[in-house]
Order: sequence, then structure tokens, then C-alpha cells
Amino acid sequence: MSWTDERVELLKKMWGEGQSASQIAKELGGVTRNAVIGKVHRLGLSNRAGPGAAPAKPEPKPEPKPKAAAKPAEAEAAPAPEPKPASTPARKQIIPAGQPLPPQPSANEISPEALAKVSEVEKKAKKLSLMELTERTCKWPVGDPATDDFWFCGLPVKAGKPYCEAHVGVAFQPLSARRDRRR
DNA sequence: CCCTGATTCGC
DNA sequence: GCGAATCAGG
Repeated sequence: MSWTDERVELLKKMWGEGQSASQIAKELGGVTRNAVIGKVHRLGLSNRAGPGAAPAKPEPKPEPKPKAAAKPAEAEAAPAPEPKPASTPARKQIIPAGQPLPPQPSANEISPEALAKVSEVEKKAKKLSLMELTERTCKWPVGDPATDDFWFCGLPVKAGKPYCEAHVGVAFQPLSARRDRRR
């Protein structure tokens, strides 16, 4: 297989959509993810940032002596940058039965970014049925189980987590921002 | 262990 | 230019 114009375009398209190299490779067929990555680099779009947008990070400083990052504890910082009201889509997510699927963002204050990412990811979701889930498919439930508008994300999970990157973000939101729970 | 992209280097 | 091997990370 060679990099025909069409294949390159598909590559660009998918890469632009944030698809992983392995997925792109699978889609193209006849190539490995390495080939895809290699091509991506040669095309100069290693960074998923469009041209002109990213000021990049020119770090030609021969004297690297910035600062050591100190972490007080764990949990990534979750600042609430945009006071975005964000409509409250009363999404009713009923979890099946005694399944340890703890989501349910509502209560906690999830960063708008995370939610946005989830919404975005739900478009790409594989929409798997319960039985199609595997050890490495995102088990985030979407929709109402009582209707046929119910499915699981199904995107590849990250590490040992039960969800994909995006859903991990909202599922395991470090409850640090609002921990003052005097009781 | 599964995955991700990044880089190298012989072809 | 290509991509397998390798590296570095989650």
C-alpha cells in the first residue's frame, strides 16, 4: 500500500478529528499505526493544532533552568475558568441494576471543559450494547436504558480505567475543589 | 497489560 | 519517503 492522495486525505481528516493513529491505520488498512504516525510527522501535522493558531512553544533556550513543579498532593487542578452557565440539560441517566457505574455528573461541579469534551466524544462513541463491551471499551452509559436510545460509549479506554479519557475526566473528578464538607 | 504519540534509522 | 523498531509515557 502506498500513500495515495485519497489515503492521505483520509489520514488528514481522521487525524484532524482526533482519531488515534491506530484507528486511522485500521481504517486505511494495509498500514500500521507506526506508518500512520510516520506519515503524520512527514506531513508536518504532528501537532493537532492548525497552522497559525498555535504560537507553538519555541524553547531554544540552551539554559534550561525553569522551575520544579511542586505538587502538594494529587489530583489535577480543576480551575473553573469560564463562568459558563451552560444550560442544564436534565439528562436522566438511569443506571441499570446494581452495576457500579457511578457517573451522574450533575451533583458535582464538573469543569465545563470536561463536559464539553464528553458531549463531543459522544458523537464519536461506538454506541455499543451492553454485551459488546469488553475489558477495554468505555463503559460510560448514555441515554435512557428504558428506551432504545441507550448505549455505551465504547471508545477505547485509557489505562486500566473503565472509561475512555473523556469520561474518566468526569467520572473520577477529583473532589478537591469542593471538599469543604464540614460534617 | 493495554494503549498513546515521538523518534530513530536502515531501507 | 517510508515504516519497523524503539522509546517514553498514561
